[in-house]
Amino acid sequence: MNTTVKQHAVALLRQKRLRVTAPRVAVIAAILQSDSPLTQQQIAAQLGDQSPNKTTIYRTLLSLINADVVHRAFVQQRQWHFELAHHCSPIQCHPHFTCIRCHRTECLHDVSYPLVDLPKGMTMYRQQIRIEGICSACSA
Amino acid sequence: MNTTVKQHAVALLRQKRLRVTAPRVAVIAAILQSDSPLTQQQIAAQLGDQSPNKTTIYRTLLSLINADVVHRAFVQQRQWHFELAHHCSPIQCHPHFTCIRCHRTECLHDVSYPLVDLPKGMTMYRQQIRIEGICSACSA
DNA sequence: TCTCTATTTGCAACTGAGTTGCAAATAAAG
DNA sequence: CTTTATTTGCAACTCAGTTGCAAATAGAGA
Ligand SMILES: [Zn+2]
Ligand SMILES: [Zn+2]
Ligand SMILES: [Zn+2]
Ligand SMILES: [Zn+2]
Repeated sequence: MNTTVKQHAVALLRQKRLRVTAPRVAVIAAILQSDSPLTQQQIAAQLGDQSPNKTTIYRTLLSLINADVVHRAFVQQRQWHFELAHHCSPIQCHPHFTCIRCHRTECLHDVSYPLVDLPKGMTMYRQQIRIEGICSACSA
Repeated sequence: MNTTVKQHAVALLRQKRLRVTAPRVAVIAAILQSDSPLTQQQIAAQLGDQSPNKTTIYRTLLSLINADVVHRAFVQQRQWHFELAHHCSPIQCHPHFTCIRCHRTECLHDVSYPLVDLPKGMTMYRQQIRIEGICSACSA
């Protein structure tokens, strides 16, 4: 495990006044090192033998969501996907693209995506976009 | 149960060369009568005593999805929501708005929303949008 | 209308992501 | 070093959706 990433994780926890524990540092490090949203299973797999219990992973992710460090991405029906919240505005998260062949998900940080113009009376808290298709690697 | 709706359901099944059975007619009728996407539970609740077994409901919905009569709307993480597919283009489904207070979901058939401009090389099959917020009834 | 068969149904058991309760471990304040 | 509130791990649970299989049946053909 990369030392700098660990330090970054510890700093994040301190900043948010959360207790610095080994499981939390590991979970944050896994998320920091990924460029796409991860499920609990993927986090555990990445951490290997040293992975915390799945309950602990879920509870850690919940603390991080409450602290606005992490959020849940809108990717798949069955499993939650977690990623850093810092790229997104409070109401709009970047779109996610999932390839139906290789099943990989990519964050579309750089595409433009206007907010839907809601009917009168509704207030938007959050807008999420997901796209299914074939990625460039699988098109070849 | 409304006779006209039943006739409509039977006609749909005939048109798609699917066997006309009581469970299928009932499930389609429930969806035809709803203006928002329904879960298996909501379909069963609407049909009451005469509701088919939940396995049958899921299998019926699957047949209808394969026949392009119904599709799954991505509304909530936990449960599938099913609705008529006829309002949507093959690649873009209308957005869904879910109120975080009353937990009701509305279809936004009439708002406009452009397709995300995908990076070169990716091919779009389907784009879905979900919005969380406060509905007009709950804003009052 | 009757017969036959491929399709559909209902049930019970299963799967798998996520949650809960609780006792043991521990971060960090003093 | 002590103390205590917080966090962890485990096992048991929940609940949406799926699977296998025997019984029921739609509808084609006689
Ligand atoms: Zn791919
Ligand atoms: Zn993302
Ligand atoms: Zn509401
Ligand atoms: Zn809809």
